[in-house]
Amino acid sequence: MPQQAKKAGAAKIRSAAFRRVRADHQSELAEDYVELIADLIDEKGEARGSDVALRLGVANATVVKTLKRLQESGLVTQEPYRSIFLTGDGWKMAEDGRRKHKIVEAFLLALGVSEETARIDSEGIEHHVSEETLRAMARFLVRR
Amino acid sequence: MPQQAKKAGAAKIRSAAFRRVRADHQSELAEDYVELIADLIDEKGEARGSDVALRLGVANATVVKTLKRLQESGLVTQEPYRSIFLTGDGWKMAEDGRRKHKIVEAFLLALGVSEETARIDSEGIEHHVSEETLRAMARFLVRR
DNA sequence: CAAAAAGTTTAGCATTGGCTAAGTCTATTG
DNA sequence: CAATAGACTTAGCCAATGCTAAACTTTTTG
Repeated sequence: MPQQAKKAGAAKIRSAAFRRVRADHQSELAEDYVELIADLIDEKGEARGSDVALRLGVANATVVKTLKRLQESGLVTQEPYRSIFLTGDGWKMAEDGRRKHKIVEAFLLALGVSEETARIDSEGIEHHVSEETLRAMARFLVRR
Repeated sequence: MPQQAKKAGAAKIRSAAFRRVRADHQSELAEDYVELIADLIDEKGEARGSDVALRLGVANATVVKTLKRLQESGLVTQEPYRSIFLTGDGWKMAEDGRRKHKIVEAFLLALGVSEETARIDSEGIEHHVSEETLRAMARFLVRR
């Protein structure tokens, strides 16, 4: 194997991790939105655009634009000036996000960090943990 | 306290986590770049744009554009057609990234995940762990 | 039930981060 | 030392995600 090819091969393997992180970022926003919408529906019976904007800390117009994309991706349905609904796929994604979120947050608490830090860090981490790591965290929760 | 204000206050607290995640994303790319550049300098004596592109898995042109921004932010210095250098701030950021990366990766390994998963997940997680969580991870590594 | 308030959408702009294609510079090598 | 190969840059495109200001609906209320 020529030196050149070996070098390229090793770099390709490394770049996979970065590619994965970039891909995660794309789904991250969608997951945050559907998870939040699911929470709002469960808490208050409906999800309004302005509640989403308030909780995410972005402008209303940003929510409108993003929801349009999520609608095209088949995650939510919405009619002008009405509240937001999740599709089957949307619920599936929301449930999955909640599941991950719960495990990560409980794990961080078990590790001994404060409630506030667990809440904040789990929000960032949940989109970057593989199923394998989630299993390891769940195992730790049971056995500790 | 009126109901309205209480609601807004609670939402504001929650939105802080999302704001933080968005802010992290901004610095994330910069951290990845400087960390990689530092690694290249240490490994091969210099960091070339094409090596950065290869390892990150992006096009050369993307690297050029990003480096221009990093130069404006005072993290790297570069002259056309020459290799890339880190400023003092750049080195500081790189060292900090490496430190976090090492802790997170070692922690995941200690938790029992595979080497490959530890490598991939730590790449995504390192930008979202607070100092408090890092301390908890370091404690776990010592005491386990 | 008309006017005002609150909520939602549209329009238009900026930045980031990705790409390809084409051009330019540097280094190697015949 | 000229030609070529490789590295780098420029130009120009696109999509995503944010914003403000203005317009439009819906809801509330006097």
